[in-house]
Amino acid sequence: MKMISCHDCPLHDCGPFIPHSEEEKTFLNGFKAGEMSVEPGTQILLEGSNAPQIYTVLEGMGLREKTLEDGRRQVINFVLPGDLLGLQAGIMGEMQHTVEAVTRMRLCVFRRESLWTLFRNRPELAFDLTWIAAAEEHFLGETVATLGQRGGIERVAWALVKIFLRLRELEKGTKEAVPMPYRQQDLADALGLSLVHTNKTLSRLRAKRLADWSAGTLRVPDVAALAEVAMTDPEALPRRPFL
Amino acid sequence: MKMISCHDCPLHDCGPFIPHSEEEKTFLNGFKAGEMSVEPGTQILLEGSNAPQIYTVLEGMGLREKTLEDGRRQVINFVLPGDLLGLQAGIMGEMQHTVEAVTRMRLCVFRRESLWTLFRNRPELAFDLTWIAAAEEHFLGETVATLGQRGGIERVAWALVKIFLRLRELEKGTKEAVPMPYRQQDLADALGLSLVHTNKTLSRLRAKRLADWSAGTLRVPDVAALAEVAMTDPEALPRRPFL
DNA sequence: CGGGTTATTGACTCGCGTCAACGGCAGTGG
DNA sequence: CCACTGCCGTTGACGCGAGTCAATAACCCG
Repeated sequence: MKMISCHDCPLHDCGPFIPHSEEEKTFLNGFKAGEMSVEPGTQILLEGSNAPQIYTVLEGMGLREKTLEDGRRQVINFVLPGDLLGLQAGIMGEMQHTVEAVTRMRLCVFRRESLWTLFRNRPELAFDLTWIAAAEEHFLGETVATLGQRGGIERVAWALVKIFLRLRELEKGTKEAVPMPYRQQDLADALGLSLVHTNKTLSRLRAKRLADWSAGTLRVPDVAALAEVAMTDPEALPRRPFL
Repeated sequence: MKMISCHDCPLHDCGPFIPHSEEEKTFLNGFKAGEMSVEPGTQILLEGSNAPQIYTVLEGMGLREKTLEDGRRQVINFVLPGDLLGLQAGIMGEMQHTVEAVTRMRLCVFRRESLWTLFRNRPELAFDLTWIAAAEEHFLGETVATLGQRGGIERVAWALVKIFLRLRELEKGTKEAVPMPYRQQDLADALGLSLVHTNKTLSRLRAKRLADWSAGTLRVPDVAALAEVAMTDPEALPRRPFL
């Protein structure tokens, strides 16, 4: 497994991401400390730890999660290619959640101290970094509203819309089926619902032909219809910076 | 009401905030576009709007909130002195939530374009800005875990611990009573509980002598005991940058 | 073939939402 | 000075959505 250059980064020609200039690519390449591949189930970052690296996901999927003292688990977000991991530790000094691989993943590794160089020499990239943090904040705000205000079907529909749109744009397509290798338990823990109830709710959506998630594939024939159940607008995701 | 200089900013000698250097103060002062006072009930920033300003809270309290299509309201966070408002719009171009004043508030106003100057000329301040965004992300992550995993009493206890600690440090004291001018409905909407249930839960905590919130005052005789009910550590808030 | 993980389904329970009524308190106007 | 009104907190009765328990498939892997 040889390390690819940032000039050939697979994320560049990939759907939603704003490409870097040649100059930026060169800078980032000097920034890159290496690459890492992990097996399913690996903990990439640990809650409470002070990781010396930050990562960008090149391939594969994972989860951000927090665990309460008594073992209950909350899934904070689904991790997909293009996501930045470890920014909190990089900025604040300590991770506040764990990141775990669900499929095999390939990660781009940066050293944490390089952040300072970035802030000092590349204001546009520093701005992008803040953009990413603000976007995450936005998403978590929506999540809070969902867990606080929406009922069971609405929650499941909301989550499926969100992740379907993210997955679809990564596939550069407008297909109605995308790979979705998570377990129902993961979705349940993301939505604050029990596994059983999540399962039954998924059945209901399937019966209504609004969404069919089975055998690792998520099929949504009509996003708008599903979004309506979720009481949300299926807002197109803005193009976004990365790395 | 004359405008005070950043050199005399009331937040500087105030508990949790990391003071700026003289140089930074001078820079920030050139940054400052003015001051604003608002009455209770005023909407300072509107969801979906593209506000040309960002603000730092000097005095008073407010709420961040999101409203679903059918009118349900989710309180995202309680806004206290030192909080930065409008960063999302400043970075991403559009507010994702509304900010409303609950008491009379005094705000420090910055122009949004100045952000670029800041990123270009003041990397430490840019870093602070990202720090603030990351901290907000951290808090929202905890909130998600609370709404997703904790039951009624736990939620209320958690929220009271959080806000009590924030309020107390602003009072520079270790007193057991702090002002808390919100309504029970606000707390209910923050926790995704009904008003009635929130009220009854508050009664239970009062009966157990763990927390007494009445007449606009929150009294917590033993933070650790309350935190235990909340299933959380009463982590001391880190000192933090502002502006 | 056996053991482990995940999905599915039914029966029962309970936390929390909803409805509704009442009391305290402040503001307002006659 | 006192009705009148509106907002907020408080309390009880009742019902539903979602959690819990439990049993059965379906599937994968060694």
